[in-house]
Amino acid sequence: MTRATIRDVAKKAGVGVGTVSRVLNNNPSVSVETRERVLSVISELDFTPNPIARQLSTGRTLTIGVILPHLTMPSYVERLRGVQNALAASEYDLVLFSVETPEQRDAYFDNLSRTSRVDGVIIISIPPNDEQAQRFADSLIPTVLVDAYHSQLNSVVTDDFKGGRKATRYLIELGHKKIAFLGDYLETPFQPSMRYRFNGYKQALVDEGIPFRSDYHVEVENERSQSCEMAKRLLQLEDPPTAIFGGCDIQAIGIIDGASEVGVRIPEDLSVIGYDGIRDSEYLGLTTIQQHLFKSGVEGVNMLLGKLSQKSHEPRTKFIPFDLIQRDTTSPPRFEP
Amino acid sequence: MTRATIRDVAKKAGVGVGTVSRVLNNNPSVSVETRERVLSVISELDFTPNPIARQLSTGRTLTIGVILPHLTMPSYVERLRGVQNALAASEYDLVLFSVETPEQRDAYFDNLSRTSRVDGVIIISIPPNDEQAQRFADSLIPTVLVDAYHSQLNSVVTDDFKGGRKATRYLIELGHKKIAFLGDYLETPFQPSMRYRFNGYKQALVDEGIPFRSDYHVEVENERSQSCEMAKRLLQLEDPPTAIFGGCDIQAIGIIDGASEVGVRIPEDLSVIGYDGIRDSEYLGLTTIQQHLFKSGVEGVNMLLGKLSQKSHEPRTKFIPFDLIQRDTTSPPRFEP
DNA sequence: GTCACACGTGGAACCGGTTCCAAATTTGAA
DNA sequence: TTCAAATTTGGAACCGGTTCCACGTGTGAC
Repeated sequence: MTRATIRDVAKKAGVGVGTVSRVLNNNPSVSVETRERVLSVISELDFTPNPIARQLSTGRTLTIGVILPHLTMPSYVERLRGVQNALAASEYDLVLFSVETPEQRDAYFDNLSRTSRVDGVIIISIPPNDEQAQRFADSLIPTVLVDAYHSQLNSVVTDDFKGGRKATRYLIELGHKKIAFLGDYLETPFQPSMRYRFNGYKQALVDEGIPFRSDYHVEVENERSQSCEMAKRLLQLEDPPTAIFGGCDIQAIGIIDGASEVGVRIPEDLSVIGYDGIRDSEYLGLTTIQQHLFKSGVEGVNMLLGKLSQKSHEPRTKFIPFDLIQRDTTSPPRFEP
Repeated sequence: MTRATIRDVAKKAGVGVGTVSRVLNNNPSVSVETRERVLSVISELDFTPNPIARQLSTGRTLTIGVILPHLTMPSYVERLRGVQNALAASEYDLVLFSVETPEQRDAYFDNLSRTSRVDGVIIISIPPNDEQAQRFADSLIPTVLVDAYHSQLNSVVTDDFKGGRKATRYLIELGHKKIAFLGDYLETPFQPSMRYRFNGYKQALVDEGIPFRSDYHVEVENERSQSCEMAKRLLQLEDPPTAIFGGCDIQAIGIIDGASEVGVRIPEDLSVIGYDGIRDSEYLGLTTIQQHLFKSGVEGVNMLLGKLSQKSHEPRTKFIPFDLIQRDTTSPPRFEP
């Protein structure tokens, strides 16, 4: 049994297709009796309008494409949750594109900026290059970057440099001087935000006249067990740090693991601060820079929906403030003779 | 500047629209020279076919809808990752529907089974009721349940009853007799799998002639801190259990937290076993029932793609085997006088 | 009585592809 | 040379909605 179309409804109700369409779209210029007759035929035939046909004639897909890095990291998932949540309240569907490799990223960017399969795009934590950004800007498809920045495009960001500086300053203010940084590899085709955090860290040291020590800088995968291993190595240096800044919460949690494995007490012997404010950080009592991941997703959607409705084309940037959340993993260093 | 259409291409290349369409679809019955002429015009005009128009005329949306509970739990995310991964390798896009409330669930079910906005549906961890299942079965839209079961529909499941029994038996074999179960609330409009695990737990007790004690059964939210609190309460009973079966890994992790807070050593004083096999379980050395979450998503997609290509309509059920992974949180109980 | 205007309605044209039929051309066998 | 079959091609019809123009009818002002 094939599905009823608007013409079937029109014929059965003895009206024109235009009238049926008007009823479907709540167009007020239909008399009450006609509307009721049409509605009763609609329910009689169990008619549902075909969204594809509607999309073709209106030119809108009612779909937002979301591009983000693989779903393995809680911070991406948390941002996605925000996007999903905000989108669910709108009339738009969410099409998910998860990026595993640079090639895949380029393919998705290319595809979404050329074809009209989506009405708008949200890109989470993947900065486009100049050419890609330009193509999105030139296309008629509004685009918002979340946790990424490009001058040609709209974006929702936090200031990772300031965040990194603030975390480090906080440790310095507690009295620490031997502060290590354990974060992602700084050279990456994806997100440069770790670099900004690291730069903020270095700046804070410079501001306070503390020399940067390269043996206090460790690069690892964004992953708990590796962070644990490398943290242990840091703690076994001849002159170990009294505080470690974990580039993200996952890494900070790895540091805590490592400390406990080598018998270093937190916060008595070692202060640890993280970055992100994922769920587990709250639970574990981790001091961290809370960057409101969920909210960033919501704000990204809001910005996009704004662009979609009013078609203003100047790129905007929205900063989401971060907060330093003091919890149980930081304290002044022990006095050392 | 408006986008080029197939007619623009046809006119400029001096051919008919049918020919252009044939070139686009690699139809072999186009002469080499014509094909080349058309291709050069296509790249000259930077023409990209409109997917919506194609969808309307072919009747395929090249889109798979994925319905799943809110993205807060790692096990759902892990299954979604599997689905995403398998779908990325296909020609289908993934449209995400995240369910927060029973009303939303019903709305999505209704919507996706009536309209032809997707070619297929994957439902993760949300069992449809009979009416809903019937509607999916009657609709022409192939549907696969992952981690849920209904006789009318295809599904990819693990046997949670057996899993619960196996976990409990394992504890019994280690010598435990006082085994508690800490899991989700058993009455829920969503997934009943926790109930099956619990039933498996009870069955294993019965099999071994160990009476079920209701004070050893605790219901909590699927969440770490609450599990921690309730675990502490269990451990402070007059006659505390020597082993606790956590209904899911998150809960098991909460139990570990609780034990450490009240100074109960694991595994010396208390054995803990989880369920799911999420990433963190490996990292934390948690003994658990590994149910291959990622793989379940992949298998769900494979089953769906199979249905889409060959249109066989009998519902199938695929069992994903589970494995008991022995790690560091279980051991025989201490001898008690 | 005439005109202007609002209201409700029908239906052709359109969105941009695919598909299929018919026709033109080429090929090859008799 | 003739005719049938194969190859290539053009383009109308179609997918199922929306939109807009035109038309009939009714209302009220003058």
